[in-house]
Amino acid sequence: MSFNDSDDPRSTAVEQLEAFGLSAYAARTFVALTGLGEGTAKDVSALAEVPRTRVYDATAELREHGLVDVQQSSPKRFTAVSAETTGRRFRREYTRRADLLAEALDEIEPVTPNTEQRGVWTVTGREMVSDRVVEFVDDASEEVVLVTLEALLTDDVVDALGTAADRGVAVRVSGMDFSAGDEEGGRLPDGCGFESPRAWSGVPAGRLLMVDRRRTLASVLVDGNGEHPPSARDETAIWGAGETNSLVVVLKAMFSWLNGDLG
Amino acid sequence: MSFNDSDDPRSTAVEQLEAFGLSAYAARTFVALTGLGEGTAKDVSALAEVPRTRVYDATAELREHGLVDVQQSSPKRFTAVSAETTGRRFRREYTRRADLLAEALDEIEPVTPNTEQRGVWTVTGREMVSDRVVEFVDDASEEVVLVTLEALLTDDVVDALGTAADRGVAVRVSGMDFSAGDEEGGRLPDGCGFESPRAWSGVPAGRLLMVDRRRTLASVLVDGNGEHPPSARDETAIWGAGETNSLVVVLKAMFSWLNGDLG
DNA sequence: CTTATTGTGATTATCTGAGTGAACAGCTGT
DNA sequence: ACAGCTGTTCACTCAGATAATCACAATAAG
Repeated sequence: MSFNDSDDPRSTAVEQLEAFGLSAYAARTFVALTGLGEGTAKDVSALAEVPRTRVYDATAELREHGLVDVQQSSPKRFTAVSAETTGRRFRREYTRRADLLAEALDEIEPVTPNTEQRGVWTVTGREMVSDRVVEFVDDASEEVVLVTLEALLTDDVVDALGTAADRGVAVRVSGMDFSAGDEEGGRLPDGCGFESPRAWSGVPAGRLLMVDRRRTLASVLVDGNGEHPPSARDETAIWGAGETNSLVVVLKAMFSWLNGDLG
Repeated sequence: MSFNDSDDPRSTAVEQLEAFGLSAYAARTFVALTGLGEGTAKDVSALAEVPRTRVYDATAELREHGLVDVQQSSPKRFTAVSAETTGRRFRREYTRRADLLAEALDEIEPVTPNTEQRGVWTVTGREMVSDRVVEFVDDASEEVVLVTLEALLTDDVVDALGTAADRGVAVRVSGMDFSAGDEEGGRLPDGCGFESPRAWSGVPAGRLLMVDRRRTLASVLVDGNGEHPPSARDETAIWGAGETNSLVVVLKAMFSWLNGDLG
């Protein structure tokens, strides 16, 4: 009868609504009302397979979120707001939450004057690695050296490099697999030096990053086998911080050897 | 010892993290790690009041979200990403969710050619009412007439009025309490006719909206007594759609009487 | 080698929410 | 007015998830 398949719009809608904190009944009720446009508890119960007697709770919950309007008649009639309004509501609410969270965490964060660290940290997942790259580049005060595959140079990273360059940081980017070697210069913001691939051909594909010679990151792409999310779990990185950190020392040496002028 | 008060940054952070779908342990673990910068399971357990043996699960959960990095040593050491990165991650994830949701709902939405409706719908909450106003104005094809308190003319509403005017809709806005009567002209986008308050002085304060003479909304501000959220639950609106809808008929008449030229 | 500490897994307790049914109120048609 | 029906609310059970505790294996330090 009704597909519970993955790409069914109703399933995805329910899934996302539940992610936004709604109960299962409320989510199913809402998609049913969206399909009906307007209906009674009975209608909803039939279409959403929600017990009729709980439709009232579900609609009350939805009303609190401003997603459903009620007609005070007998039988009560319910209607769902438009798709655009729903999207706008949740977008607004959750960006506000994210701002609140970042603000609160900022107050908690201790003053960490680039602590010297002994060990090496690990990250997995392409997005997660990109986040670390952005975070470290945002912290840069003097110098950024980045060697990366073209495919990993996402907008986030490019933006971070741009703002770093704007505040006077010496930014140098080099590609591992840029075919022409210079066509990528256009994607980089002003102030970012770009260098054609030199000796990087033999280096395992991924990224290499060095920030202020005190913080380094190295990543490789791996086959996404054996991981549940079919994609995006396909990059593994290690990073370290501090002048004497072993990874920092090694990567500093690598950059020096392969790119003589970095001393 | 530790405040569980409302405006404690740690409490708000935990609260928001849980809203983003993290378990209580994961949320507390994350704020503890943010405060520590770096620490072992023991450290976290002491500070976050999470059983030590559960810190490993909590950090695993956080790692899946890309919020924590792990040092593969014994004892394992954990570190939390920066506040900015955290905010960015969740902002991105949940705006994507909102987009997905809106898209899925859009596919479900039936072709509702401005159905004729008999009843009158109710909405409460200032934001919710604003959402309806925006929704209806976005639907306008010919004419929008809005009478509103100045305080209720939020950016959302102004934007909606602007885009409506841009696509050729005749937009007319009038104020109930604008002191000078014309100083608000600047806030309104081009193409929106603004009229000084005329006979609106006696009308209960709130908003009146008429779209294409087929859909109307009326709201009043009420004291937020007896409602749990101390504010924002302070506006109550009713709306209706359809040429013969009683509320539409009444408000059409009101607009005509009070503003002769709308016949 | 011994001991304290760390990591992993299994186990139990608690709680929220899904699902069900009974009781009450209100409308409708005779 | 009455009876039957529909609509609404409330109270209860059950299941799944999460929190919390414990027992044991692995590791590091002395």
